[in-house]
Amino acid sequence: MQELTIGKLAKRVGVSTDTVRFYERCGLLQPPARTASNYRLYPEKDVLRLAFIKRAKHLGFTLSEIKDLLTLRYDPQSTKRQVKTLTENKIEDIRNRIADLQRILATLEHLAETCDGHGLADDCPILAAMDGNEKHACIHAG
Amino acid sequence: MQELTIGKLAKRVGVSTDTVRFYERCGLLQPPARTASNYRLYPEKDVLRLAFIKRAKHLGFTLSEIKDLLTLRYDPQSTKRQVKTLTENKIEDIRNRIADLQRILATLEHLAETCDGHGLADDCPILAAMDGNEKHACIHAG
DNA sequence: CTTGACATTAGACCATGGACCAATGTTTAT
DNA sequence: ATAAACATTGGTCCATGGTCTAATGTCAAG
Repeated sequence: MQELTIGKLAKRVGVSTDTVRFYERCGLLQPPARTASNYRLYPEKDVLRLAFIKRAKHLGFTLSEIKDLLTLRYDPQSTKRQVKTLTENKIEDIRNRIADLQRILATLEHLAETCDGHGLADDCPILAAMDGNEKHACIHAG
Repeated sequence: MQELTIGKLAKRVGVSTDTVRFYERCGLLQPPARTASNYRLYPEKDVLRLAFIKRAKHLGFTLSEIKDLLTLRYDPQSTKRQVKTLTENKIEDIRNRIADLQRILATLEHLAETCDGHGLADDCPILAAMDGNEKHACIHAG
């Protein structure tokens, strides 16, 4: 089996060596074997593991969630149900974040529309809203 | 003019005293006058300023952006155009964040659909996707 | 006069995901 | 043989928005 130094591994997957070491500290990557000169030596399969981490990150999972996914991935006992549950939780999480952002967006868009953008800001409806003097109650500070 | 200790101010607006001191450190609140015993003494108007900060935060602005908004708010020279520009930038920002999350959401929803949730995870399509073995190319680890 | 609730400071700490540093050692290519 | 490119460690630092602690001082009520 072909083994890789940290730099080769990192390049193969497209992350930095700092990131690889960081993932090791976080427990996402097993501490690998070392050469006589104490260099980390990764087996080929860690390329897959690291790429897995990268893809899971792109799917919005946190490193801590990815740790759980990796456990499921490499435990022959784990079930589709467990993976699906993590995924469904993440879906809910992301839906909530989108909903929050959309509420904020709607308010900002409304405020931007009500502001003509001309003249001094002393009667700016956007600042007025932040002052709590909204014409239409859109912001709830509390 | 009625003056307030930090605790009264914080309670009036609904934040912690730590937060008030933190905002002072960040330059969002002017260092207030002090009593003989070195207690902070806030004028009534700082209730409004602090509430402004809180509302702007609820609108998704970062503290650093709020600092700019406060400058505009209290500078008689500032224009609606300046406020509107900050708002439009924030709108763009939020639209981008929503778009990112929606892409992720669509992929996750698709994966969750393709997984029946029964049996061992060894052929789980969600894990397969994170392995880079997606049936339909949805994840780009790049 | 004491107790409890408030205030002060500086500084450490939390999560998130790493980036960057210095000082040093190793390997590889020329 | 020597320089370039790689590796090691432990550590600090970044942004974000605060929270918490310790050690100490103050103020109001009973």
